[in-house]
Amino acid sequence: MLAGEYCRPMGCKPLEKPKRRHRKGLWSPEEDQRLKNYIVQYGHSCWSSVPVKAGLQRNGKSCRLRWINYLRPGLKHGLFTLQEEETVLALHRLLGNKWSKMAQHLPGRTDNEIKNYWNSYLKKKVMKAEGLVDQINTQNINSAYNIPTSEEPQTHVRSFELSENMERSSTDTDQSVTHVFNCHPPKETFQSSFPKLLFAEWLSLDYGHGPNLSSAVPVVPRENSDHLNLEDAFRHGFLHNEQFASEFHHGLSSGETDKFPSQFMFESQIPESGFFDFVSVGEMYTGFNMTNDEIN
DNA sequence: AAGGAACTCAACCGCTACTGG
DNA sequence: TCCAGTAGCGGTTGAGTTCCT
Repeated sequence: MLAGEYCRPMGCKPLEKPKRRHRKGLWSPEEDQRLKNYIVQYGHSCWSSVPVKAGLQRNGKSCRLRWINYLRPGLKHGLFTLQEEETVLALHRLLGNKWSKMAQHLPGRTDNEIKNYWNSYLKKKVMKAEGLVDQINTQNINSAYNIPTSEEPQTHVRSFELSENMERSSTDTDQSVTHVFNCHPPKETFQSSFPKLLFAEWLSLDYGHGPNLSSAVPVVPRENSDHLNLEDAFRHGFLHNEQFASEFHHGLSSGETDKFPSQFMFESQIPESGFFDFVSVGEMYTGFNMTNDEIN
């Protein structure tokens, strides 16, 4: 569907007039807030009607993208941790350019973010590593990913070894990925450098829907790997919030996860998939607590 | 300090898969 | 079965930023 086209969505009343002019380009804080407010309050059963109802001069597709990539609760903005980087490399080796599949295994990261990260950084790193392989002409090296560069510590090797295990252990790609990353201990996660302060981050500073880690927790350079990282910081805070923790676990054990709109959950965070990320779920939970109250 | 190159990343575009009538 | 419409995916673009000379 192209911008400005008129459509009658499934089960939706036609709300957009034909040839309506849609705004393009970067989103303003006001637009973000309008979209955020609308979806938090009413959800997005039909994206094409969202911009009209929310009073936005955007098309539904643009709204959807903005929500998914930027405004959705539980997103981690900022630089990838070392563990995430390892995960992306391993997944890319396994899945290729299946960014959305990869995103399912990296809670809080969007396909777009992973794609950008790959294209702008990891691809070059891998190519560089492959060049190194050619250079040293080592037969024992099965994968170029296994070559640590001078600036990266040896810990990078781990997941690539894991990824090889994946290939051996299962023919079902998704299953093996899930299995492997369930086993992957989320301990040694390091931030690579200070994150930029992004649009929605300073926006969230203003509105403060739940714990916004990106803005609240200082992130340290990779060199200072002994510092608390973002996830650890959250876990620390999360696990020490007894009321929240008990509510959260009660919610899970009593099957109340369906109280959260499905659009607020990542597939990989649904308990039956076996992969849970406390940061994302926690953020979503607290973020949505507020919205449930508003709706009810 | 300047300006050009390189890089980053949000957003757009085009396509496919899917759904309901 | 076909058609219209939506959701979602992956590739690409381009404005803004950073780096380098």
